[in-house]
Amino acid sequence: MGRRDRIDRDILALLQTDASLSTGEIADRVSISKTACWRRIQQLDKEGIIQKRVALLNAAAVGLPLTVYISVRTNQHNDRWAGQFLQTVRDLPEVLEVHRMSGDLDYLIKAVVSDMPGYDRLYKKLIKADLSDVSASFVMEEMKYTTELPLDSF
Amino acid sequence: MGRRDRIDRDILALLQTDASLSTGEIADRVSISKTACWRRIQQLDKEGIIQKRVALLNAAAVGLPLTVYISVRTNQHNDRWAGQFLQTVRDLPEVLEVHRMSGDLDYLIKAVVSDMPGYDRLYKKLIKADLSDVSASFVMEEMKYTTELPLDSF
DNA sequence: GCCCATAAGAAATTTTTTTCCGTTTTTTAA
DNA sequence: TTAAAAAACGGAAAAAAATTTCTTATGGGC
Repeated sequence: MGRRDRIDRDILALLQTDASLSTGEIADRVSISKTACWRRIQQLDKEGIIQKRVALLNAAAVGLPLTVYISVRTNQHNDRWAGQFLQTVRDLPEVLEVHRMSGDLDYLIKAVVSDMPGYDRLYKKLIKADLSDVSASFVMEEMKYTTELPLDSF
Repeated sequence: MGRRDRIDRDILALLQTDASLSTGEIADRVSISKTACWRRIQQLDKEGIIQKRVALLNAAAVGLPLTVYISVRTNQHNDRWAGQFLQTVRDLPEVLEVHRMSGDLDYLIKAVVSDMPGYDRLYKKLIKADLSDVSASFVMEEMKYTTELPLDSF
């Protein structure tokens, strides 16, 4: 089934950069036939190695020029509270990522907002979930952003 | 040119969730003709509102199950150092994001690695760039991850 | 009402995706 | 090492989708 050879790696590398490439285009670049290439991509989809194909939008162009990281600490460590918190952040569309962390902070949240009043509205929605310590750091400059994973270990 | 109406917003919302949808499929869902839909998507591409279409891979499945956030502080605040640092992180494929931050830390880096030895290898590469303070927090659990931006302000 | 500009839809064309089928390569086990 | 089985390949053809072109509608200003 899963071969995990150089060709699959090259296909994934290409799709990570540009998911709008046609099968024929990819086939040419990895030097196999269109059909073989199509079958490999199908397989990678089926196995869940390719999770999804998405369009990445320009955040500033859609009115969300401000990115903020929110560190969260809590003293509530029970399941009930955790479930509530999870539900809250999942339902907030401006919250893009939530990670439970090791170390001194409990959760790290990434969110996008239009401006400071926009952050304040988000903040108010968040603190309803009973957080003991919330501190925001704003992104001044996005120096690198990619969704491409390195495929050396693949 | 740029209309920014409900239909464009709906098209973008769909493409953010699934960029493999055919133009016809999208056209049906937003209740316009295939051609009109195609032209709108072209325009959104041309305007750069759609930045790119990418395949998102399963990090664990490609051998990168560990995500780490690295906080960086420096006392070097000159252009020469900054350029060097930028070059370093851009060239490291395991570094997915680098943000210059407000507040007490200077930079926040997101990276993916295979395991702790993998992190250590990255750490060693990073400290070569003369950073005064590097501290890592590891992601225990990814509670939410999406690239979908909310389109209310659009 | 008429003309122009703009946007929509229909149809034609081109490209891509998918299926079919015989062949080649790789793997497994004797 | 070799033969059988399994997996992967490549080319051609069919089906579907994307793209272009052409025509028709729609709305605003005069």
